[in-house]
Amino acid sequence: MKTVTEIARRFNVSADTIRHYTKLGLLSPERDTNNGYRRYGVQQERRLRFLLSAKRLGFNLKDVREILDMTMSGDTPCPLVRKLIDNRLEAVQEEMRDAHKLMARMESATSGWRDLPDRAPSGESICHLIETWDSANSAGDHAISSADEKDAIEQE
Amino acid sequence: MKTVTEIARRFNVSADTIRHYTKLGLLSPERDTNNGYRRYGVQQERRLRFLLSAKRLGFNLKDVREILDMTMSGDTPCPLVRKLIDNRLEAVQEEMRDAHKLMARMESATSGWRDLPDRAPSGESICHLIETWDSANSAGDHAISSADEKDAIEQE
DNA sequence: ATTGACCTAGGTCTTACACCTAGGCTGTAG
DNA sequence: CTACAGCCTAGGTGTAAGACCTAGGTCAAT
Repeated sequence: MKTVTEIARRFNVSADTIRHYTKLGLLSPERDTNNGYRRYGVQQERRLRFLLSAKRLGFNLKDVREILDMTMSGDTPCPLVRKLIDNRLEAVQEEMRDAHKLMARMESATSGWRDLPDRAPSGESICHLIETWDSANSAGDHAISSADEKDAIEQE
Repeated sequence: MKTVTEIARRFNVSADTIRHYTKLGLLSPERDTNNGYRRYGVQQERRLRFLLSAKRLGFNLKDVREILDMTMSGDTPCPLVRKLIDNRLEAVQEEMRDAHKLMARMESATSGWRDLPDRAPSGESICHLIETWDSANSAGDHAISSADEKDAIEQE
């Protein structure tokens, strides 16, 4: 039966993390009747080990809770697990695609900036590097149609 | 002079986003003296355009605020911008590496699971898929040394 | 006068914890 | 016996970038 800090150290996470999981109901330690300390036994260690493995596989705490709930009600969580990981995988793939596009934008910007001087701001310009990249690169973005743009100019 | 919804539509963001940026001080609209409505002029449109471009380059709102602050005090923000984007680029690259590793784990898990049956939980096991992957794949992880493990077994 | 579309300020919710406060417990060394 | 280190508790705040909701005021057209 371990205290918070003991189980935390064993699994190489912070005591706050353990308290957090406990507060969420993902761990249910017993309590020391003398002083109210949380006491984690083998069952709880198993749960924690499971939880951390699931996290390493991309499940979030809500997923873990669902899985744990199914298990507690005696059903097999495996179909759920297969479904969840497929969803997570797609999400991660999309994140990767987005991150990849972002990197491409960042790299094209910085390489284009290498030859540009630093310039002081003016009433017209906040940072010419970014604004130059903007008009060069995402021209017509911001969902501004040319018709809208004309309206805007007329307005002022 | 546009209202919140008008400028939001033009830039294809939500009115809440505009209010959010305004609350953070990244936009400073005038106010309609009759009803207190926010009124965004050309300067503010420029700021917003800049802000959205910066976001597309991976800057976060705190970065944007720093850049804007420098510009407002008349200094050139360009060196800051170059530094910030380098930092962001490194961060994004690390995220990509992490996401890549995660994907590899997920794919190895799912492919290994294809031939495994679903199994009902037991007192020993929560989800055998995840636990099988765990002991196969991250054996000795959780920072558990075998000595610790022995202690743990002795304890109960 | 009503209706629909807009506006305001302020609050809560999301993720997965980290950090802090104020106070109580425990074991050991002097 | 006491001081001290190191542990524990509950509860609160902060993080990023908004989304969503509430309760109530405004505006234009019908």
